[in-house]
Order: sequence, then C-alpha cells, then structure tokens
Amino acid sequence: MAANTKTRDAERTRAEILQAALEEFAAHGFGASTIRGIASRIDVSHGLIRHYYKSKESLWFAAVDFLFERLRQQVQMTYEDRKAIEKGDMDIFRDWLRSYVYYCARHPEHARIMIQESVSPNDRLKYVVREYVQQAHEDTLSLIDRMRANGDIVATGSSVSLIYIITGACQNIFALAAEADYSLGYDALTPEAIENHAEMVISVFCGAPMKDSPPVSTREKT
Amino acid sequence: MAANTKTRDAERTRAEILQAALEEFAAHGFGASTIRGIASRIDVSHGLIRHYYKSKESLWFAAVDFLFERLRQQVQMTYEDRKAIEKGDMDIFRDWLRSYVYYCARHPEHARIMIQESVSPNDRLKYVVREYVQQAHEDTLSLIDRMRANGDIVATGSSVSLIYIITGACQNIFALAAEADYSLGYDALTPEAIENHAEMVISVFCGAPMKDSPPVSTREKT
DNA sequence: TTGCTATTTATCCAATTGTATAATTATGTG
DNA sequence: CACATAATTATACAATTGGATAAATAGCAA
Repeated sequence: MAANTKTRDAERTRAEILQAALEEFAAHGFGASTIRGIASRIDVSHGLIRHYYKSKESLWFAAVDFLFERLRQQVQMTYEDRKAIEKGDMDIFRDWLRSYVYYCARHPEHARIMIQESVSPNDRLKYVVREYVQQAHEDTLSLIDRMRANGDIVATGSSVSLIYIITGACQNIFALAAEADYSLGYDALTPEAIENHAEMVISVFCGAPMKDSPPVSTREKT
Repeated sequence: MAANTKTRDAERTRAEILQAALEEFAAHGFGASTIRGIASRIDVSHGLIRHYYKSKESLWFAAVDFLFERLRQQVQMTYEDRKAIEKGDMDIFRDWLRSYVYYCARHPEHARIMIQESVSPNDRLKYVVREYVQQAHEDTLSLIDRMRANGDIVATGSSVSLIYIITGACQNIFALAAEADYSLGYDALTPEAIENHAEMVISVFCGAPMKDSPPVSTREKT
C-alpha cells in the first residue's frame, strides 16, 4: 500500500479537477472559465491544476474526454438493443429514450457545453465531433432511417432534423431548469419531474407507453 | 434635416452596438464577452460603448430587451390566432410552429443566450424571466392545457415538460448547427433544411400537414 | 467666423487572467 | 535518520479586462 497512497491521492485529485472543470466549463463556457475558479471549487491552488494539465485548453480536452466516456457508459445502446429496435421492438427504444432523459437530467452540463462550443467552428468543437459525436450521429441516423422504413416512426423530412428534435426534446428542460423554476415555479430536477418528462418524451415520439409493460429502464447504470 | 443627422447617426450607432453585443454575448456568454470585442465588430473604440451604455451589464440588459422585442414582433401569437387554436384550428397552430422554427433559424443566438444564462440563478436570468419569459410561458401553458383537453395534442404528463419539448425540438438543430455540419455535413441553415425542419416538427407534434392546405405562414414578418 | 453640444477617440488604472518558476510539504526508500 | 521524488503552494509577470477621465472631432446655431 505504501507506494499507492501517493498515486491514489494523485489520481483522486486528477478526477476532482476534471469534475470541477466540467462544472466550471458548463457554467461559464470555455472563455469565461478560469483555472483559479476551477481550483477554488476543490480548494487547491491554481498552480496544482497547471501541474496536472499543461494548459487550460488541454484541461478542457481532458474534461470532455471524461464527459463522453461517462455518456458512453451510461446510455450507449448495446448491439443487441440496436438490433431489437431495428426489428421493431419499440419497448427497447422507449427504454433507451428514458435512459437518455435520465442522463440529460443528471448531466445538463453536457448539452450546455456542446451548445456553447457550437457557436462557431473551432478546434474544440472539431475535436469532440471527430472523436465522439460523428460516429454516434451516423449510427443514430441509420437507426432512425430503419425505424422510419419500418413505420415505427412516422414523420416527414430529413432524419437529421429528427435527431436534433429528439435530443432537443430530451435536453431542453434541463438546460433551462433555472428558467423553468423562475418562470413557472417548476423544479425540473425532482425525480417526479424527470420521470414525467421521460413519459412525455416517450408519448410524443412513440405514442403512449403500453399499459402492460411498465417502463423500467434496463440501461440505467448510475 | 440639419438637427437630424447627428441624432440619426447616434441612433444607428446605438443599434449597431446592440446587434454586435447580441452576437458577442451569444458567441461567448456574458462573462467571456468583452466590450472591446463588441466594439471591434463595428470598428469603434471601446470607449464609445461605455458612452452609450454605462456598463457591460446594462448593455446586456439593453441587448436582451432588443432581442425579446424582436421575438415579440416576429412570432407572438395574436389574440385571434390564440382563440382559433383553442377552438381546435390546428392549421393556425401549425403556422405558429412554423414561424417559430423560422425565428429559431434566423436568431439562434436567442436560445444560446437563454441557455447560457440558465446555468444558475442570477440577476440577468431573473430579469429576463420576469420581464419576458414568465408571461409567455403562462400563456403557452394554458394554451397547451386547452389543446390537450380538446384532444388536439395527445401526450401524458405535465404540460411544462411539453413546452420545453416543443421549444427544444424547434431550437436545437440551429443551436447546434456547427455540430451538425461537422458531424454529418448537414447545413441546417439552408432554406430547404429550415423548411424541412419545420415540416418535421409539425409532423411530430401535429401529425402530417394536411395535403389540401399547403403550409403558408401568415406570421412570418421578416 | 465663434461658441456650444454631441459624438468619438485616446489614455490611464486597478483587477484578473493564463502561464511560468521557485519554494515548500508530504511520502516512501534506503 | 537522510535522501529522493511526487504533490502542492507561493509568487511573479505580461496581457487583457471593465471602468474612468481627458482630449479631440464634428455638426450646428448665432
């Protein structure tokens, strides 16, 4: 254990820095985030962050790697589920939608960071698209096309629009949670509100959930 | 005209500053936006902006006033339209959805600014909600409730969720236009893509548009 | 022309920023 | 114990920031 205590502390510090960086980047965007602000979230000196990550930008890349790895672990569709959906098993698709809504509620910073970086073409956006978004979008696109061909989704127009309609429908209320609270006194982050939102999304895109198969997510892992 | 040349220039300068400020705030968020950056967009000294607006924050408030006034002019529902929708005229609702999609495409900075300010409760968000969002949301809420009672919208759950599902579905692809371009080579801002998105949104929330009434927006004003 | 006022620029300043380097502390090994 | 190395803090610095004030320019009325 002797040789481990130091490295374990170091690893924990690295993880804490990443988590704090994610929150800071989501809260203020890349430009307005400060290394000192991130450091103060976990009560370390700002020099320590420079010790682990050589620049503010490299910290951003590391934080995004962490973000998408977590997304992958929590909501990525398995090959079997995908095949089932392609064969018309809409309950699997409902479960996937539900798990994605849960993810959006737990991690609203994800949508926020992507929207902030999508303001204009830039190297950070280019990186995250190339490393993570592109493959996921292409997979989703072919899945949606298959579902529309099967008649499981009825809509007219490009499937690209549909991808953003579905993800926007899932994300938006959590990205704007503070607005919903101020304007309507609605706390979108209570378990009931999250569950309600998942039900609503599912009913919009898949019709009402079937009575005899109570929606239980098999993909919820945290 | 003599007395007018000066004031007209001043008014135009004020308007140019507001427009540049909107773009800057949407591009970088409030914190990362700089008065000098806004000034350089319209090639004036940063001191001039301080002359017209006494602080960066007061400039933000003025820019948001401008933003929401433009929204009101372009997509606010008339009383007559509202009554027609409440009586079940879904074509009017389809037109309204369409005009909102057009607005989101023309002014993606609107959604961006709201999301950026919704990171956490703060005075800027509080102001814009109190001045603009709250009343609009309450109106929309009661309209949606009425439509659901009429059976014109079929979904299960809180109507608050539905508000954010609809607006998210309309906005998202434009807020993430750069991502869609990088990942799928899809330019969401072409007239065809915008039209397609409007069709898709309408078909998701209202079913396919009626064949005999080609969708023509009566509310599109710019 | 001479004033007068509004518009605009030019500087100045203290605070904050990312980055860099030195100093300090803790930990494990001999 | 001493010594080496990793973890962490402290400090320094040039650049940028919002804000403030002074200076300059332009338009107009007399």
